Amino acid sequence: MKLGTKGRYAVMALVDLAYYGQGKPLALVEIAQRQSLPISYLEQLFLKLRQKGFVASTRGHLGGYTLAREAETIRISEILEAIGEPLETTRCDKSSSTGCLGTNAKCLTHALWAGLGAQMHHYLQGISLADVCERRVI
Amino acid sequence: MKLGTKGRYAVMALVDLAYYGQGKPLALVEIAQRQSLPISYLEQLFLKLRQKGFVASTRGHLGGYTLAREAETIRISEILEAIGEPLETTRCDKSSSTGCLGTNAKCLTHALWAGLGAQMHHYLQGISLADVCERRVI
DNA sequence: TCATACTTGACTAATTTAGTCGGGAATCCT
DNA sequence: AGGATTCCCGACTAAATTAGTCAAGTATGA
Ligand code: FES
Ligand code: FES
Repeated sequence: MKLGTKGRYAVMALVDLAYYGQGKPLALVEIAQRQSLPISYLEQLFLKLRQKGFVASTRGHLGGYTLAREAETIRISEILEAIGEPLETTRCDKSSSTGCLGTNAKCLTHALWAGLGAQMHHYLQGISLADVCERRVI
Repeated sequence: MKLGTKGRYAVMALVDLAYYGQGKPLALVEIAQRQSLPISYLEQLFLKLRQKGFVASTRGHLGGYTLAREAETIRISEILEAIGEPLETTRCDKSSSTGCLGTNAKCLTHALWAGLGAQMHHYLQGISLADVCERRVI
């Protein structure tokens, strides 16, 4: 049960963008250097973030990314979902609604893991990008 | 961020043991069949669970495993830790106390992930094996 | 003594993660 | 116009992790 770099990098980069990018676009290289993240990996992440409407891009010289939404309205849970870092605590096949094995009955521990997932989601939904920037975290 | 089979299997097996094993030892094969888990994998897990004092074993004919502690006192978080399914939400090097990169300062998102980890741990520590058996979960 | 069941370490296939690489397209500055 | 800069995008890959299997051994009870 560990958090992957994908999710961590995405949040770090967006926090950096919210913190240092005051209106003007920030180049990815700048963010990557400041947070010491691999640039070409970040490109992948920002592609998705743009497609989902979290950031806007301007190309060419002096281009870069800007936040497309207010930092106060962006929930951490949204970022993780957008980037493809799902909070999978159960192993049910959600599409076919079959439990973690064969039958469509839920296993003995299903409620436990579902509860854990709900807990995590609730926590991450209660925290906005702005909260992280201003260090208003627990 | 997903829960591995190791942790899920371990808890499922222990719940089964607490639920069906009334004092008498249960053979691993029986548990494995009932929960449809791979036997040889479970063996590995129960090795650790025995070494950490969660279960006791009796060998030979009619042997098997019994709970070595009361189900009310066994916290889910303990099981996960014993089995080697750590709740790693941060990526700090805990031994050298360096942050997720180079410096020994914490990154901007450290408090966020640490908070998430604390939240999860708190939830899983508040639930005992007996709670899961009797479906007293949220 | 034989079947049953735990004990243990070594080994492996498949999956996922964490990236890299290369070429392209838009934009601005001079 | 031309070049520098920056985003855009897909394909590819090395390393790590997961999720097991397998085989050989040991203790116990009927
Ligand atoms: S985790 Fe959902 S049925 Fe087992
Ligand atoms: S996660 Fe601890 S310093 Fe970045």
